[in-house]
Amino acid sequence: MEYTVQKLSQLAGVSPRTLRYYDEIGLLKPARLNSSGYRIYGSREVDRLQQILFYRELGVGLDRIKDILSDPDFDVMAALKEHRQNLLAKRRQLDLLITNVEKTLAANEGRIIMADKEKFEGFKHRLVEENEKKFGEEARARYGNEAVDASNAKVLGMTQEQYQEVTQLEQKLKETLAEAFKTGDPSGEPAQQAADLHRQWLCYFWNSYSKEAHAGLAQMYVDDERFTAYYDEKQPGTAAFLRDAILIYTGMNK
Amino acid sequence: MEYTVQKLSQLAGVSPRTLRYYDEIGLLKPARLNSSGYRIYGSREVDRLQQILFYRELGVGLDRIKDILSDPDFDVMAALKEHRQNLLAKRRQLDLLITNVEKTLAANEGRIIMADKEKFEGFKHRLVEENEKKFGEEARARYGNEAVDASNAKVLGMTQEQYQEVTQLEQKLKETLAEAFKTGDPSGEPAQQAADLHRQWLCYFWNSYSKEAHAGLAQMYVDDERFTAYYDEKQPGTAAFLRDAILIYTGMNK
DNA sequence: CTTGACCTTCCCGCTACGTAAAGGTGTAGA
DNA sequence: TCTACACCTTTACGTAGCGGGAAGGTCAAG
Repeated sequence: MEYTVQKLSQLAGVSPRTLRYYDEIGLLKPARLNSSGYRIYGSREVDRLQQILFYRELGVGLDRIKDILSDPDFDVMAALKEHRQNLLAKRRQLDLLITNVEKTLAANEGRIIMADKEKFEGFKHRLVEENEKKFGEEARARYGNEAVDASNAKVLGMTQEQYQEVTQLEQKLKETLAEAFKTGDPSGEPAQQAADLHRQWLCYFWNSYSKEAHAGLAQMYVDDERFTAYYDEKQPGTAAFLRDAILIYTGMNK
Repeated sequence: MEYTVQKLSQLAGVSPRTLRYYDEIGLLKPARLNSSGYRIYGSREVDRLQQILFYRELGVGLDRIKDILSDPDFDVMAALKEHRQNLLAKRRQLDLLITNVEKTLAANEGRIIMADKEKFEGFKHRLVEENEKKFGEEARARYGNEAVDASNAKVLGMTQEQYQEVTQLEQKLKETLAEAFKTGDPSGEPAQQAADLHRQWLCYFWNSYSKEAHAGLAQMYVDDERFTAYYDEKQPGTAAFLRDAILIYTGMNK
């Protein structure tokens, strides 16, 4: 396979100017020049360009890239693995920035008042950190980073009032659930009320509610011992009971 | 509460040169100059600098920042939302790169052979953008960005073999499903086999499989007329039948 | 009164290209 | 065969967001 500048540039998604520049600085020389002086690239150059773009994407300077690629001891596999780690790290960094923007959006929508915001900062920080510690890793694995970050952003964006509301709701849910558990009937009135409270509580953390996700979370309350421990604290079996109630509530039990 | 360039630069963690530059371009003027022409900054300037650094951290250009902070009619919310979109786009790009790196790792281990074209798939904004135009908006609204992006990435990362496999699987699913539909029993052997084929098919597009998500998708096949139309093409009611089969298959029917 | 740490403006340099300008080349259709 | 047009070439200047240095003025301490 032989490529001219334009062809290769289209293949790789860079500009012809970039390829000429890389030639100029000696980063990527064409395989040969044809009789008219056109740059002709071969498959070896394609591979090299790919490597270059990998590192460029990471923000490595072109000079450094040249060094890295010219090193005879260069371990491609190790470099790729390291590269992957860097990409993942960058992704996490990006997620942080996104959370930051979400938070600012919340502040600008007036959901937070600046004065309150400062007083409240410690609380929220702690809340998010706790959240991370408790559920972060697994929740990220389960729902993906987006959902977790969106949730964190929502918590950070809460006003003091909202924070009180959500803690009150949590309290009320616990009480209602304990009462419902005594009846032993997940389809009964108290249990369904608890499920509805749980939905309300959830809407403080999730940007979009769906029956499927609600039911999925309920299942996780039983599968994940940390959640189970939380709900079963006073009365073992409560987590499973809540799950059953939610499955009925969401209609996901048919 | 008055600062010289050095003091303020230390406070904010930027260089004095940066502050002079910001003065030069009219982004951050000192409160006043003292008798010797030294720049003196006050608390208002400190606040403004913090704002500036915040936007800069997000990668906003200094010109844009100037607009944001000085123009009273500037739509801060719109700018932030746009910025958020950019960040999300950037993350999507990253996801593609990660997929590409993983694939390259596989290629180097000899598990697959990559064509020249494939080597650049992580960098190919345009291809993905085309996809976006066709299906993006609605699917994003329905499943969320992450799912769509991951799916795009996976499709882009497919080898020709894999692509053939997935189309064969799709064909087989259709056949099995048609046969199962005749039995009328979603819990029967053929229907459950169809549900399993559907799961296999799904795994070509999703990075993680969960029963909940599978069940959720099945429900959507009935709720969304475009999907319903696809499955009901030859035999109306097939989409609903598939949903029932999947609900049983995933155990989400209890 | 000196020393040294500040401050000032002016200006050139850097990265990784974008964007003409001025001119040569390759090929498809009239 | 001529012409249009898309490609190629080199040269060269412009860009953002400063870094760094030169040349010179200022301020507080010893």
